[in-house]
Amino acid sequence: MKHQITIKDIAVKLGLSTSTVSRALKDHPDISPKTRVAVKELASLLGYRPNRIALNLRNNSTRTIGLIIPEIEHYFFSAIINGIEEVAYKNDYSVMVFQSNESYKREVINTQAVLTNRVDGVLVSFSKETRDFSHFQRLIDNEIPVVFFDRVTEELQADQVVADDYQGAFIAVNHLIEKGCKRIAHFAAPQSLAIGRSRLSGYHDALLKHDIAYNPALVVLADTFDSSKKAAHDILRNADRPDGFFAVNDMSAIAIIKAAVELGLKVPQDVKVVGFENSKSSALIEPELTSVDQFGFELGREACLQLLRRLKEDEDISEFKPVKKVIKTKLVVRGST
Amino acid sequence: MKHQITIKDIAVKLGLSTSTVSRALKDHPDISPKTRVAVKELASLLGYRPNRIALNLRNNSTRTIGLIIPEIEHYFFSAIINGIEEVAYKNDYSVMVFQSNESYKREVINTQAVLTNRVDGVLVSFSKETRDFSHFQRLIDNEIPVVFFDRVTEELQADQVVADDYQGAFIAVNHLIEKGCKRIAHFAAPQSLAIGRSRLSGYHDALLKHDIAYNPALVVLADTFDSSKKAAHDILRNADRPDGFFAVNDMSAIAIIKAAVELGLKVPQDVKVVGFENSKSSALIEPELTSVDQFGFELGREACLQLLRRLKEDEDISEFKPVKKVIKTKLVVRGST
DNA sequence: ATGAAAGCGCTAACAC
DNA sequence: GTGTTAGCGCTTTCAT
Repeated sequence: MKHQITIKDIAVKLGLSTSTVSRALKDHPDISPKTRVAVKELASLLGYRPNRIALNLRNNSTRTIGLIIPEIEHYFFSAIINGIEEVAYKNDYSVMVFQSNESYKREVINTQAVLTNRVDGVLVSFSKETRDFSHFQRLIDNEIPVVFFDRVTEELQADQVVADDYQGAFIAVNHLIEKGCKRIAHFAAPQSLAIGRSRLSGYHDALLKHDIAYNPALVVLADTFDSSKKAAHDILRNADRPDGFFAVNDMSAIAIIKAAVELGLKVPQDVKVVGFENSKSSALIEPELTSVDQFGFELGREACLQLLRRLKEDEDISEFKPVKKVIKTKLVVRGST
Repeated sequence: MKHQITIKDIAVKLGLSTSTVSRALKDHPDISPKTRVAVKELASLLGYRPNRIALNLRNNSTRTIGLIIPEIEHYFFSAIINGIEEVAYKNDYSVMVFQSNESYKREVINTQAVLTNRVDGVLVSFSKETRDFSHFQRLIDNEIPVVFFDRVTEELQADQVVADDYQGAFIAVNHLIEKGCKRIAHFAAPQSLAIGRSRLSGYHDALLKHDIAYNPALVVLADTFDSSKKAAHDILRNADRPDGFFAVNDMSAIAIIKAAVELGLKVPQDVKVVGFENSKSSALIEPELTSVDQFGFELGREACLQLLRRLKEDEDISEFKPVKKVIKTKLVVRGST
């Protein structure tokens, strides 16, 4: 990098001290209008930009937020990043992105990286593999504010921002029942994830409400396209095949539709399908997918706002009360039901 | 943030000077084994982590890469980020992400932000609006290495990493012709973008090769889902409707398929469609979309590798020779052709 | 083999 | 109204 103009350069050229220049630049009342103007003019003439690194060192703050996320290449997460970046941008924060790639090991390294980079706070959605949360506890021990979103845990004293997974699942399954489904399958996420548990629970309770017996055989662990396609093929070949599916995410739901079509079944006539996410893809397929919108952008926004709130606080950990923000979901009805 | 252990803490506890501790920590040969061990043990006991900010200030380097990108919420770009982050991670760099949201104004602010954050280098794909490149020139003037990817310009002396858009377009249109299409439309990106021009050019030359006259009426500016859906409806209602479409991206291609189906046309029997991107969505729709894979992950990798190469160089601008790396594309044939 | 001191760029308490 | 000085955490000459 080229020599960057410093406050000293300006001071020397104007025969002033660096402190005067510093003060002039930030409109300190003591400074005479003359010098203030002179300093500012020369500064803009030379293209002076304050050295953020020096400020970082002095203020022990980087105005940077660390983001630890499973994978960017997933519509839901990229929507979240979008929301985060939007809020960060408006508040003059920058965002450093670290992917865990759904790997626990990599995630641990990510937490070290955010520490090394001295970010002011961290936003986290952890990997599917993660069972142990001590690496996040380490951040908290260092008094770095951490806000979890989407993939959260009660094991840590930390803020959470989540979609209303239970409610979303409930309205999705309720919708299937109202559309006439009697035998509804659920393709679920791992039960180690709270979203997996909440969505299963919503599914369960919606059945209950309509006096439909909960049948464990209709609940399958399948949250990726490939695993869901395979599982759907298997389950749809049975004589007593389901007439409705509630999938834990859109990729899984789309796989179910594909499998049904391949088996000569008609959607929604023979089989109805509801997804969760309301991704871009849901409006592209045929029939279009009914899906629960979990407002990723909004979720990202809220998570970031909560983090910024923490950063503003005088942090007295002793009386730290975790906040849990729940974003309502909404069913978007399309052709698949 | 809690008080972070510093080199001074260790020095005091051990009755040493900070310089000795510093040297011990980095295995300086002068240091006696005894002190080296003592220092290292205490360091790990206290959980010492070097303060990156202090190092940044001293070394005038942040081991951080700035990424300026139109929008994260787009499969192609998120694949690129993935590739970038992968390379950065392996080389112990962090990535700061700045979205332009396809806005020129925001992009200018983004360039200021990367300057302020003193990133070591910048990766850029500029917005559709961008006509003036002086904000990037400012980065270059500051001797900050800049590598452009996907959306590039010849107006600046800077490295470029692009997909082989011309070749991709050529093989796509060639494929349509070989499949029997006589009247092929092209849904194009703005001609202000090099990708818009190159893909049009590939389309043009493929027609030429097969002695098909180039017909400007068949070239439409439409690179989003909505605009393409509308344009496809219009053009497909004509008596002399096209029997083949080459779309500048997958969203546009999928919109064409949707429009065709809505008009009662069969894909691929009546109309064949090829997209460009090979996004996840292309394999989800029915019929599945034939598309040109532009290897976003690879492109991100290469762009980041090129930037790291520049960062390692002794930068003598006087003899700077821009490098242009072209990533070959590949046609992925599916049901839509 | 270790320490003292200077410096990276900036700010702020303390002079005058 | 402006200058001096110290300090943020670390490294690196230059002493000893």
